[in-house]
Amino acid sequence: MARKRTFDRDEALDRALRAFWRHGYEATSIAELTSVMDIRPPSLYAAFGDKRRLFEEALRRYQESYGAFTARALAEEPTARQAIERILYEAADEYTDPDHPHGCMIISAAVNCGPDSSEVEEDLRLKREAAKAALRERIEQDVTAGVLPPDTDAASLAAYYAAVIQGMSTQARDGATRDDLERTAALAMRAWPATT
Amino acid sequence: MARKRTFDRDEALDRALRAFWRHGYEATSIAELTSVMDIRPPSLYAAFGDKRRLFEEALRRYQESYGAFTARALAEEPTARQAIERILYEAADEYTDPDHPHGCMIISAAVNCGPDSSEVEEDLRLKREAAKAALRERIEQDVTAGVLPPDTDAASLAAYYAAVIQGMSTQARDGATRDDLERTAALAMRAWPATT
DNA sequence: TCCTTTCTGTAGTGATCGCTACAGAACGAT
DNA sequence: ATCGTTCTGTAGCGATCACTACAGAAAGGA
Repeated sequence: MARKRTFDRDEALDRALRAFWRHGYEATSIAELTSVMDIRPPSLYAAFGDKRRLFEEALRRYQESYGAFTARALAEEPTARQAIERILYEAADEYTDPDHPHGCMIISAAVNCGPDSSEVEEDLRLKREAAKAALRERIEQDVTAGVLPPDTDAASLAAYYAAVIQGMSTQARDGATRDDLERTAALAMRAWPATT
Repeated sequence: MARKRTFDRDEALDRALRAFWRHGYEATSIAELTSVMDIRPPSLYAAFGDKRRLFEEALRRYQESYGAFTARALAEEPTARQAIERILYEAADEYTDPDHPHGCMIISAAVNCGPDSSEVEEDLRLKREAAKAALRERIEQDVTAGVLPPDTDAASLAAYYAAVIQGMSTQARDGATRDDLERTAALAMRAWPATT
């Protein structure tokens, strides 16, 4: 019927993802995106809508790939403690992987926003809150099941580990190594409530 | 000799500081700055040089006022443990103070940067590294003095508390309350090495 | 009062922002 | 081969970016 697309849409999306991951939503210009995606602006707009929708799609892709390890650990590990410990150690590995930008995209892609991208800022904030809520719910499961003491403050414990993970992301962007973050993970696990 | 300045330079600097603190270096435009400072661009440039120098001066002011509590705690408290515990609790208070933007300016003002402000990004990164080094040195002091066991890993402990503080800053910007952060601070202190 | 000096507001500079009109190129269908 | 459709590259849209030329206003010294 008509002319076919001459670039790989998945490949282009992954390159846009990494640009947003590295520099954030607002600081990544269309010129930078078209450069790393190796396409011209009309192709970008035809394939992805606009900058905002490209970011949303990149973010969805991020959560389904690089950022999926947290949901996986929460679903697969038998206890909240093992799940969170695994999340911390996988974060140490993932956040410092030399094959892609450091840190977590959801934590760092929309920190410095002008009035035009406050919706993106809010969107990521809600995702961070959802991640924290997932930690809390997993902990509450174990409290209900008797794995953790009934007086366990699940919300505070979840907020604490969320903060540690966010701090690890910042440190990774500042140049911390995997070993550095693993030592932070080990120390963070010392706060886990005793179950004797 | 000549006409006098008609605005309060200190007041204008404080308003610029808060704008940079809230939105970050790059996302805060000259238009936004002149608006909150209630001056016109030529007055801004005459009084502060350019955007970059205004930011640097605002940052210096931040470190000497809102951000001075960490250095104060390290200098005044008798032990590293008491200093860090005080830092965590003062951060919980300071980062959620309704009288100014939430979180820490040094942690969050230059996260999303384009190529033109990579020097600002690096400048803040060095300040974060310096803060972490100050924690490590205070811990090492106590190791040398015998307050902490000789096998204490000062660098790891410092990195861990730096990460917690950075996480608390992110949580504060996401809407966490002072009580929320105090509970995180309490949990974080459970990682402190035993001294029995 | 007049002069000099510095500040102030208006009104722009060129560069870049996100985005798109337009025309030619490349495909499948006929 | 010709047509219709969709993609592609060039080139440029209005808006905003950081920044400034310029002229009038306001101060102190004569």
